[in-house]
Amino acid sequence: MQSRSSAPRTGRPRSAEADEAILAATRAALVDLGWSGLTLGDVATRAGVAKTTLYRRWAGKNELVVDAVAALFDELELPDRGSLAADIEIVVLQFAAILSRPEAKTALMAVVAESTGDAALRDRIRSSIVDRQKHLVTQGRARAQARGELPVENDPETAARGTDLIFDVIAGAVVHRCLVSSKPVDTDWAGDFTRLLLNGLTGVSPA
Amino acid sequence: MQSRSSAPRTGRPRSAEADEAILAATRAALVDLGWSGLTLGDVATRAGVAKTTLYRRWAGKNELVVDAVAALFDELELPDRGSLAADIEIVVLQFAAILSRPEAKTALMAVVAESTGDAALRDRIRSSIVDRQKHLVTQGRARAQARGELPVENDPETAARGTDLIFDVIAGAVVHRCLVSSKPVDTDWAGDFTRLLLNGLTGVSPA
Amino acid sequence: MQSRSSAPRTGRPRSAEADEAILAATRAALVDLGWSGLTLGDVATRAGVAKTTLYRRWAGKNELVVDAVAALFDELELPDRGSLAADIEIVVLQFAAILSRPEAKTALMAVVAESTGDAALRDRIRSSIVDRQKHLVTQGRARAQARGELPVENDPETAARGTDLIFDVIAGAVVHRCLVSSKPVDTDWAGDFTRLLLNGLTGVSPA
Amino acid sequence: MQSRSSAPRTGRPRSAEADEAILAATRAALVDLGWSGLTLGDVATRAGVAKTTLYRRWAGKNELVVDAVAALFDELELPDRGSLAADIEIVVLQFAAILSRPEAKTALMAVVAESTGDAALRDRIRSSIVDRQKHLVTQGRARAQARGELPVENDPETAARGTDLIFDVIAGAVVHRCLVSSKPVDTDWAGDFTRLLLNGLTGVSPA
DNA sequence: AACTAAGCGAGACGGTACGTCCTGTCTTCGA
DNA sequence: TCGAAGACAGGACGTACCGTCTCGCTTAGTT
Repeated sequence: MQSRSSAPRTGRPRSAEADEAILAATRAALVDLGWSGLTLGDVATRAGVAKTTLYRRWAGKNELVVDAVAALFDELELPDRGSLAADIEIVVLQFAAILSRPEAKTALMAVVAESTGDAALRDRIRSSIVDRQKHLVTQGRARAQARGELPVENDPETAARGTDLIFDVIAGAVVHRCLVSSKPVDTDWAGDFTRLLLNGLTGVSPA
Repeated sequence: MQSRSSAPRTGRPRSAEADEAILAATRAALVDLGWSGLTLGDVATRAGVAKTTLYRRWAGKNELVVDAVAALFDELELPDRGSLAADIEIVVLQFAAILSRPEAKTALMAVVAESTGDAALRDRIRSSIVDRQKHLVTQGRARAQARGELPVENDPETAARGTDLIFDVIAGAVVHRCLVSSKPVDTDWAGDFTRLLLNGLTGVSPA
Repeated sequence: MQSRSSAPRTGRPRSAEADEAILAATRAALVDLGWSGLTLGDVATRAGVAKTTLYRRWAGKNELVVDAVAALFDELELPDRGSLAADIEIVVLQFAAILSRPEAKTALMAVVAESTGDAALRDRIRSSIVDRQKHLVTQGRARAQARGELPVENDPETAARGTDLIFDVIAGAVVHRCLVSSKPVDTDWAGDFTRLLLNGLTGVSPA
Repeated sequence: MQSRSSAPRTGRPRSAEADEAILAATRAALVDLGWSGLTLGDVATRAGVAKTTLYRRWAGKNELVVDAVAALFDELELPDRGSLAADIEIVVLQFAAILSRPEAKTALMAVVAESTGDAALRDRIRSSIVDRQKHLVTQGRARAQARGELPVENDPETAARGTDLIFDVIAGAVVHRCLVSSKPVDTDWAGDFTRLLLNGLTGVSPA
C-alpha cells in the first residue's frame, strides 16, 4: 500500500488493526458526508486513532480514499455464462452494483477529478482500481474467441487497442448512465447496451 | 441564470457586467488552480468584485462552476458531413476538444462527484450542460434516418430509450478515455470508436 | 443638529418626522442590543427609513448616538431645596436615575471611549451633553453663596477651577459607582457622598 | 489568567510565550489603532500567532483587552509620604499617569461600556483591574489612622462603605477629569482635589 | 532487565478559506 | 430634490480543517 519492504527494523511496529480501521472509517464517512464533507480529523476520530497515525500512512485525502475505495472493486469477477452476450451483461450489472453504493459513487468521480492535475494520483488510481478491472475485458474476449464468437486478433498492439476501446466504452457508458444521467442500470438497459456492443464487435472489426 | 422574471422592481439593479466577469474569472481560476484549489475569494478578487456580490448570485462553488463551464459546451454543433459515420466522428472530436481544456477537465468530474449527494445540483448540471448536448444525438439520428442509414423508429418511447443509450455510450466513452485512461482522443481512436458504434447501430436495433 | 441655516431652498425638503423617528429607534436599539450590537442598518429599519436618509444626516454611529442620548440629559434640573446639602443630593439622585437607563449606560461610556482618539467627537459630546449639565453646578453654587453656605469667590478664573473640580467629583463619583462598582446610588450612598462633598467644600476653600 | 489547575495532562501544552506576545501585541495595537480599530486578526499577526491560538485563550476582544490592560495597573503603589495629603496626591498622580497612556485611555472606558450588558465581563474587570487598586485606599486609610489623621472606624461594615465611597470619588474624579473633561491632571489639580477630599474626610465622618 | 527507537493518543500550533455581517457609497425608480 | 430599496466594494468576524509539532506514554526488538 505504501512503504513495503524498505528497512523499518527497529522500534515499535505499526498497528495492523489501525490500517483496516482507518479504511473502514473512511468508507463510513464517505457514506455519511460525501467526498467534500469528509475530513481527515473526522476519519481519525471514527477510527479511534490519532491524526498523526493517519498522516504517517497516507499523504492526504486523495490517497486515503483511493485505497479505501479500491477494495470495493475486488469483488468484480467474470463467471463463464457460456456466451459473450451473457458475459457482457453480467459484468455491466456487477459494475453498476458497485457504483450504486454511495461511498463509491461520491468518491470515484472526485478522485478522478483531482487526478486531472496530479500525475501521481492518476497512476495510483490506475494501478489500484482501473487496471484491476481491465483483465475482465481481456478474459472475456479470450473466452469469446475460444468459442468462435469473435475473430482471433494476432497483432498484439491491435489487440491492446481493441481492449482499451471496449473498456472505455463499457466503463464509460455505465458510469455515465449512473452518475450523469442518474438513471438505473437495470436488466433492460443492460440488455440494450449489450446488444449494441455485441453488434459493434461482431460486425467489421476495428481496422 | 438564476432569478428570471420575478419582481425586483425597486433598488439598484444587479450589474450585468459583474456576472460575466465572475464567470470568466472562474474559468481562469480553474485553469490556474484546478477545482480543489479554486477559492471563491480568489474568484471575486480576479473578477474585481466583492465576495458578497458573488454569494448574492450563486449558492456556492458547485453552482458557480456549473454555470462557468456550461458556456464551453455551447460551441458544440453538428455540421452535416453527409454520412452518419462522419457525423459521429466529428462530434466525438469536438467533445474531446472541449474536455481537453483544463478548466473543463478538472471541473466537470468534480461537480458530477458533488452532485451524487445533491439532487438540486444534479438537475442544474443536467439542464445547463447535459441536455444541451443531447439534441446533437437526436439531430444526427434524424439525419441518418432521412439518408436511410438507420431504420425509422415509430414508438416515441423506444426512440427516447435509444437516444439515451447512444448518448451515454458516446459521452461516457469519450470522458472515460480522456479522464480515466488519460489517453488522447485522436482521429485513430475516433475512427475505431465510430466503427464500433456504427456497427452496433446498424445491426439489429435495440428491442 | 447638523445643517442649520444654509440655504436648502429647492427640491423636496427633508422629513422632520424622520429625524425624531431615527433618534427614537436609536435609543430603542441601544436598549435591545447595546452599543456594540447596534448597527445603522438596523436603526434605519426600525425607523422605517432608508440607510441613505440616515447617512445624509449623521456622519456615523458615534454622532448619531451622541444626539440620541443627549436628549435624555435635558430633563436634569435643580429645584431649590433650601440648602446646599439637599441640592447636591437631589442632583446626584437625578443623575443616577438617568445613568440607570440601559440606553444611557451603554452608550455614554462607549462614545467617551471613542472620543479619546477623535477631537471632533469629544467636542460634540462636550457641547451636547457635558456642558448642559455644568450649569447645574454653577447655579447650585450661586444659590449656596446667596444663602451664605459658601464663601463668595471673586476671581473668575479661580471660580471656574472650582466649578470644574466639583463637576468632575460629582459626575465622576456617580458614574464610577454606577458603572464600575455597579452598586446602587440610593439615598444612603447619596447621603454619604453629600456629606463628604459638603465637608470638603465648607472646609478650607481651594487655593 | 484562564485555565489554572484543571487537568489537561495530555497533548501539547500551550505556549507560554504566545500568551505574553499576544498581550503585548494587543497593547501595541491599542496605541496604534484605538479600541474600535483594533482587530483580533491584526493582533494575531502582530504577535506572530494564528487567530485560532488567540481564540483558544480568550473569548473575544473584550476579555483580551481587559487582560492586556490589567497589567498596566500593577505598577500602582503607595509609598509612605508621611501625611494623608501627600499620600492622596501621589496616588492621584500615579493613576492619572496610567490613564494618560493611549492604550489605557481608549480601552478602559470601552470595556466598561461593554460590561454594562455583560455580567461576566463586569466581574472580570472588577477582579482584574478594580479590586487590585482598592487596597491602596485601605492601606492609605490605615496609615492615616495610625498617624491620628483620621478617626478609627470600628464597625467593619461602615469601614467598607467608607472605603468604597473614597474609591469611587478618587477614581471617578480622575477618570472624569482625564477622559471627559480632557484636561490635565497636573499638580495644581491634584492639589485642589486633595484639599477637597481631605476636608471632606476630616470633617464629620460619614454616618 | 535495561536500553533504544519508533509508534501512539492527545491536542496546540501557524495557516487558509469559509460564509456572514456591517459599513458607507452608488444607482435606480417613484413622489 | 428627496426618499425607499437594494446592489456594490471592502473588510472583520468567528469557525473549521489542514498538515505539522510537541508532549508523555506504550510496545517491541536488541543488548
